[in-house]
Formats: sequence, structure tokens, C-alpha cells
Amino acid sequence: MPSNRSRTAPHPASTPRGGATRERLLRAAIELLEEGGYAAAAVAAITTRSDVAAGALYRHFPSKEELFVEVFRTAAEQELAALYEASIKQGSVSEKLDAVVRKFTSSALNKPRLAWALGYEPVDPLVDAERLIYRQTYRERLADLLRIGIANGELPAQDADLSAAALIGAISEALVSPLSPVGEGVEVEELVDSLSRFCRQAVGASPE
Amino acid sequence: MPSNRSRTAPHPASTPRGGATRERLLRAAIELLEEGGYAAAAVAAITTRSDVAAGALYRHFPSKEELFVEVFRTAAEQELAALYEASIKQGSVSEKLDAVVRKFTSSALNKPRLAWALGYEPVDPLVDAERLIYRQTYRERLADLLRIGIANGELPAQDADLSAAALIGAISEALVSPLSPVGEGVEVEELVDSLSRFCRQAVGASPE
DNA sequence: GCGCAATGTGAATCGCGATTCACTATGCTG
DNA sequence: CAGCATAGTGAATCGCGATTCACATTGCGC
Repeated sequence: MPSNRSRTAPHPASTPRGGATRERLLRAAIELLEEGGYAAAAVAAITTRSDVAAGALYRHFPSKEELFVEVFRTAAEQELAALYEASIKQGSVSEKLDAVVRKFTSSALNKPRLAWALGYEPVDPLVDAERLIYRQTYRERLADLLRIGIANGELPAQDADLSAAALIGAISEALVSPLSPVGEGVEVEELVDSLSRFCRQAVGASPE
Repeated sequence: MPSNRSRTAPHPASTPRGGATRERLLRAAIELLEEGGYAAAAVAAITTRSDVAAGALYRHFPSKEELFVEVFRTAAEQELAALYEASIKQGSVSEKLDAVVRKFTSSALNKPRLAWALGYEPVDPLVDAERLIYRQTYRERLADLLRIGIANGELPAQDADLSAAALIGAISEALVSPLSPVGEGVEVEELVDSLSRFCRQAVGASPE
């Protein structure tokens, strides 16, 4: 189908300026989330940062909500991919858990506000639904990892779903609380070590 | 000072109707938080439920925000009192921890939305500040409890502050997640048992 | 070189919730 | 009683952010 397609596909692309505005909008939204949470990510702010007028947003998304659904979905995919990566490496469940904690931790520490916004901050219903799916998925994957450990005797018997949820909660809280006064603490490494130890002990993984 | 006090104290009380409107407003606010979170607790909703007009709220509070500061403060005091009670009973740290988990849990399970709103839902700055104090206090008290255990050898050495934060996170997440589809699960008892076990294991308390 | 679709503009509009305010009612105190 | 402070009313107002829309501009296919 080279030349002829009656009623050709809309139009490939053709922006007067440089990059795709759509991408700039998404990027701006993420940046604003990083800086000031959902409250800072107003339409005006997003479009201003993208060097377009407010109306332009609606040429690319049916609503602000839908834009954020995409932001959340993208972020969730990245997190889940990272979790997957961490979970296939190495052998021992304890090591995998350690890797997961570090992965999870490093992104959260790099961008605390973003992590908070993506994970906890209540937003519009549509976005919330998206987040619920992500959380559930993350929990399930983590529970799978635990189940493997339980099955092969590395971990004691336990409710894997509950443990997974509790781990996520423990990590989030431990990271969010001490870091709220934005100042990047000094003992980040130490914190992560302690946290990793805590998590492994919590599920009964053999030490070290 | 029986009869005379030039410029007597303002005025004791005198409502045309029954109870103190102020109390009704606070109560209504809590009920609405329980039912639909902060979003449902609009001034109009609060005043309607209290059988007064919107303006009446401003006879008792300088702003909606201040009303909620009071709501949060009261709730926080109750929680902290409960924590204190649980922590002075019995002897072993493991038992105390168990008591704390159950106390914390039962209130959260009774009113999940309220727990969420009080603990996590972002609100106005003033209220948020209040919550921050509460969280910090709760964490410190819990950390104190852990430190006692560490000191007398019941718990292994660890970062008590981090463990306290992680415990709170674990409990919150474990309770909130599986209960989001409001339906009261069947195995509440089981859940609490598992959670208590998880927490005690997480801090390295001797089993049982 | 025309026409049309995509894209962008930005002021006006909408919606919604908090807050105000002029007025009324109540009941104490002197 | 008169005076006055407390309480309450509820429509009007304010503020603020999302969304719309009538009007450019651009660039490709014909």
C-alpha cells in the first residue's frame, strides 16, 4: 500500500516549531508534579512551561485528567519494569528483595514529590483508577516474588499478599517521612541499608 | 469573686435550639470525612447536615480550614491516647506491639475512609501541618517503645526511628489496600493476626 | 496557489466552593 | 423595658482553575 489510500491517514506531523507539543506537555506535567505536586500542575502552568497557550492542551488531550492518566500510566510502566528487572537477577530471594528495595528507593529519593504524587496524592477519579491498578499490580508482583521464596523454603510461611502490601507501605513511609523537609539527608546510604535489612527481616529472609 | 466582675466574661451560652452548634459542626465534618473524604466535606454539606445555614460556620470558626484543624487535632489526641494506653499495659514489648497494632487496626477498620483522610489525604496547608505533627509524634512514641525493647534486649539493635516509620507504613498500607472496595472482608481477625505477626517479626521480637 | 486539516491563540465563560454581609432573632443583664 | 452581644440566615460575591471558541497560522496534497 504505497501511494494510494483513499482518505489518507490524517496527517503525519507538521509542527511549525521544534518538537512534538504533546510530548512537551507531558514532560511539563511531570516536572510540575516533581516540583509541587498535583496542585502545582494546573493547566496554565503546564501550557506556560510548554510555551503554548492554554487551549493547545485540548488539541492533544480531551481533558487535563486524560493527560494525567497518561502520565501515571507511563510512570507505572517504568516502575513495574524496574521491579521486573530487579526480580529476575541473581538467585536468592533475599538478594532480589534487596535489589527491589534499592530500585524503589532510588527513584523515590531522587524525586520525592513525584513519588508522593504518583503514589498517594488523591487526584481526579480517572487518574485514581489508574493508580489503583498500578498499586495492585505492583503488590501482586511483589507477592509473587515472596511466594517463590516461600515455596522453595527461603522464606517462612506467611500471607504473601499481606506481606507485600506491608512492605510497600513500610518502604513508602520510611522514605517519605524523614525526607519531607526536602533537605537531602546525609545518610541516604545508611537509610537504604537499614530499610533493606528491615524488609528482609520482616518477611523472614535469612540475614546477610 | 461571686457577684462582681466588671466586664463579665463574654457570655456563657444560649442557643435557641438544643445542642451546641459548634459541636454539631465538628461532628458533621467527621461524619462526612468518614463517608467521602475531604472532598465530601464541603462547607455546604457540613452546615446542611448541622441544620444551619452556611454562614453559621463562620460564627464558630474563622474558616473551614480552622474547623478541620480542630477535627484533626482531636482525632490525633485520641489516637495518641490509645497508643499510650496500649503501651503501658502488660510487660513484654512483643505484647505491647501486638496491642498497639490491634488498637491502630480496629479504628482504621471501623472507619477506613476517615483513617485515610486523617492520615494521608492532602488538605489545606494548615491542616497538613497539624497532621505532620501528629505523625511525627506517633512515630516518636512508637520509636520510644522500640528503644525500650532494644535496651532491655527484647529486640535486636536497629534504627528505632526507621523501624517505627516502617511499621506505621506497613500497617496503613496493609489495612487500606485490601479494604478499599469497602466491603468488610470476612477474615478481619485473620488479617489482624497476620499483620501483628508481621510487625513483630519485622522488628525482630521473639515469636509468640 | 488553493483548500483543508492540524495546530495554536488567549480572552471569555463556566462551574464550583468558600467567604461575606446586611439583616433578623434570641435572650441575657442592668 | 432597653441595650447589646451572641447566633443564625442565605443570597450575593469572590476567586480560581478548567474548558470553550472564534479566529489565526502553517504546510502539505492536489
